[in-house]
Amino acid sequence: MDIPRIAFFGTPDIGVYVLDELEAAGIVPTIVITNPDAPRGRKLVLTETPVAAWARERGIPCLKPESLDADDVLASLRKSGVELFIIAAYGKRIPSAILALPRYGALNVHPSLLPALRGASPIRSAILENVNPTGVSIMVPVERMDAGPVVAREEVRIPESEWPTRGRTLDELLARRGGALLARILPDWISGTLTAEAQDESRATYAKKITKEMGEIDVAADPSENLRKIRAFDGWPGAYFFTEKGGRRIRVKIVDARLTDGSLVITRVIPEGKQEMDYETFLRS
RNA sequence: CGCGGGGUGGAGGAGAGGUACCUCGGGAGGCUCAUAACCUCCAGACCCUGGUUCGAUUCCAGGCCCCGCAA
Repeated sequence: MDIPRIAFFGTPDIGVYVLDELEAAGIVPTIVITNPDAPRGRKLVLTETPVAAWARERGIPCLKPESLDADDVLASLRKSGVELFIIAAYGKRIPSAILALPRYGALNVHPSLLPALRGASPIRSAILENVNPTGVSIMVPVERMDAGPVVAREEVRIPESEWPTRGRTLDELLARRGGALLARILPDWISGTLTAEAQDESRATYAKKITKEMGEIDVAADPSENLRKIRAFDGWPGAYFFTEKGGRRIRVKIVDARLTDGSLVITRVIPEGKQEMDYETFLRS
């Protein structure tokens, strides 16, 4: 197969994992489109996205448009002569005027078994809602979010002993599987021997948007559900509770926990203003 | 300069301008049928750079690093 000229749309680490898998298969984008640099961290330092860093390290041109509606984006893409779009966790809707550009169309890597868990956070929602097996889908983006026809699908089953998986672990696993799957089916897509199959609308489910407030948990609530929250909110927004310490109300982030004899055993925490420590140690102090 | 907390043995904490303390962990020995229990002993630490001082880990200034919020 001749590798077509590809524009890759992506933003966070998930995008980087997909890029890594594509690169390992010899598929490297001609141009990368990601979100603009944004202030991050305590000092609010202007920081590039993980995908932008990936592109910079390889000297691949990178666009960081605030909006895809701007004429210059369309012009740049046209000028780059791209023949295929690959989209993985870009974070913005791509206007159909742009999607119509490449001759081989656009393929979106979606880390769920569509039509299950459409929406913005399918991986974390799978953990939260106890959806195992989950999987990855390669689909053609359409106007409606994640409703496009599916080109390829692969189930990913997590062993019972590793479920619920930590969020970032599953992010990487599914993103890599998605990238690898895309790399495998790409030749057939290019040659036109692969057909996209419409999703069964009646079986569609939707991933709830995860908010910061959801991170606060009641440690006395259902242990299994709490464990799923702790694992699902890994990294962001983090599962936490408040407690009284030295006359102050402090926030305690739960880094990890496990289930022993049906009850939740918190193992690692980050108390506000402190470093990560054993929960046991935290209780002693 | 977005707001705030904090850097003391391996972990978590206390402390004082002059011998650095406690809990857990580690090592050795003892008690015990036995032990993660108990007793005895041992090793191991003040983030960096300046300043003040007879003397700074402690006070002051700057820096570096970590953490919660916010984004």
